[in-house]
Amino acid sequence: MTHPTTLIKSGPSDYPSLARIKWFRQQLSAWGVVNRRDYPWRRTKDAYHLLVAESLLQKTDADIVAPIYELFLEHYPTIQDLAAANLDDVAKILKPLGLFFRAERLQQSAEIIIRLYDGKVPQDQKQLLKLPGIGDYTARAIGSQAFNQPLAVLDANVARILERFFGLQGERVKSRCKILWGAADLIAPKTDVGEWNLALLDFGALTCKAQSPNCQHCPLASKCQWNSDR
DNA sequence: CTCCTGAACA
DNA sequence: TGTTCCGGAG
Repeated sequence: MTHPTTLIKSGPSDYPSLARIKWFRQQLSAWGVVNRRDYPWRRTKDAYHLLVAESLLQKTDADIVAPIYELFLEHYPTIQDLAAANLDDVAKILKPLGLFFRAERLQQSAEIIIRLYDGKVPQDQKQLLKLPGIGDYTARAIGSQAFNQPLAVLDANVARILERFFGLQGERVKSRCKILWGAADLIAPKTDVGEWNLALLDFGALTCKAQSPNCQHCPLASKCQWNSDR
């Protein structure tokens, strides 16, 4: 494992200490216990259901996904149902979400999982990543939520939180993603990473929002790089 | 107008 | 690495 200071740096001699990382972790873990949101896909460990949820959630508001997710599973409760479905019908259900191609990729993934993995969503990251429509974020989300694997996720929310708190805005676009993925892995606790991922997601959606962050009621405000710059 | 639990393509 | 997919809420 690379040393933390090579993964996170906001300036020539401005490294976040392990104490700062630990504080960040404790603040957000505590925040998550109280403020974590409730969604239907958070009440299941069914890997197929989570595959559906994480696919629909790509670049889409969770509140808009929720009713569509339940409608989807009413029509296709098992992965066999999805594989056998008519593509136009699947697309019709996903209509309000946009990004229509997800219907075809989701159904193709169902077919592949049935053919290669006996209808069971694979636990191996490399196998997940081969499925159409499943990239770094979704594969890790499924691993951490369905299989309790210690895999941190990086999405728009997590990236924004890390950029603001640790002051990573100045990095180049190219290396920024790599740095942020490394940071996400580094910051995550060793246990209960699934819960940790949800805490960060919700914190980004509810408090550290993109447009109007609620810095007044933010548990990180006292040590936040971004807050102190404003 | 931007943003939302991104991924695949050239 | 930059673009494109694409709907709804604010």
